[in-house]
Amino acid sequence: MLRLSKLTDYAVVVMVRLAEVSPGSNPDLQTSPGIAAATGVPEPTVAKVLKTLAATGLVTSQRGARGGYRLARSLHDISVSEVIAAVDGPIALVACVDGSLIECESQGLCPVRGRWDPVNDAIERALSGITLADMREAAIPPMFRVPAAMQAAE
Amino acid sequence: MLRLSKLTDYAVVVMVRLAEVSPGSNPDLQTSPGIAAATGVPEPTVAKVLKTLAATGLVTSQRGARGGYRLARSLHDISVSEVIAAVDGPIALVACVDGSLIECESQGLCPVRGRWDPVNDAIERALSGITLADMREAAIPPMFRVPAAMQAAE
DNA sequence: CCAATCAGGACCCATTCGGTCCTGTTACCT
DNA sequence: AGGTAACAGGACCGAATGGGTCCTGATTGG
Repeated sequence: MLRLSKLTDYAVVVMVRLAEVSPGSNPDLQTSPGIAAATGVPEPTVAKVLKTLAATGLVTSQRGARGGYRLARSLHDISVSEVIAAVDGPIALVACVDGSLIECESQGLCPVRGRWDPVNDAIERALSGITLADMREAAIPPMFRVPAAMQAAE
Repeated sequence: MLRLSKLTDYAVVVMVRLAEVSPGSNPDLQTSPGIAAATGVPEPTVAKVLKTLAATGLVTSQRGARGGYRLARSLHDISVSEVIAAVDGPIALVACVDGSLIECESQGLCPVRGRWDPVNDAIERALSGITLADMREAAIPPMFRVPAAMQAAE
């Protein structure tokens, strides 16, 4: 596998959307229902993702009426590894990593003890080098970019 | 998350063990029960992992009595990405990768369409550069290296 | 004061994974 | 030649995890 969760995928979608401030709106705030309509992702799921992202500081929130979310930083300054860590927890490929020494039942004879560390580091390094801005640029022929209004009608 | 399965972990353990031919044994073949005893991994699980590895060609098998498994290549020539791909399937972080064009329900408006490709590539590259030999060297203070005989008694 | 919006849970269902077992098939050895 | 030891390749089940929904507060603007 090595597949990450759909939530992370959604997080990227939502954050890229957050970067596209809808023209004509006074503040750069966007609400959960609005983003849901624009991206096609179910509203409760969007709300869940945004709450998680807000908790980790990748987006900032404004409560109350006329509230909403905005990006804490530019897309260029947010790496994929940060998003993954925020949504899916720390990047650790196996349960038995250096941090969690506790409870490795076969203590004395576990032959992988810490061996995955270089792998984790390599992945962390690779992911840190890719920003959300890179992902926005990548692929997606313009023909697929549907205006928000049309998406909302879907 | 981004955590890979325990099976992959076991696969590494088993393959590293395969590289350590037990001294005094005529051939370099090792049986499932033997490896299970040496590593502490349950025997059925070892057998399952070895069958998978044999199916993908990372290890070769000798059937019949006095049969067993041996590494197809040296640890230095087997990358982590190969092991992961063998046990957990192809490395793809999201369902929506370039290969599987089929069934992306929100066809026209999916805004991530193919965006994860650079991320996948980066991870693939990072993992290809790490061999099982690297993982064997990494970490594991000698004090944790328990002789096979003692492990079998566990 | 009311309405809109975020905050932070609890909760349920589907899927997947880890793990075991069973039935062949092959090859060695007596 | 037959028995035995080992791999091959499934089916199968239980547990854990993740995806997704919903509900009840807290906060702020009108």
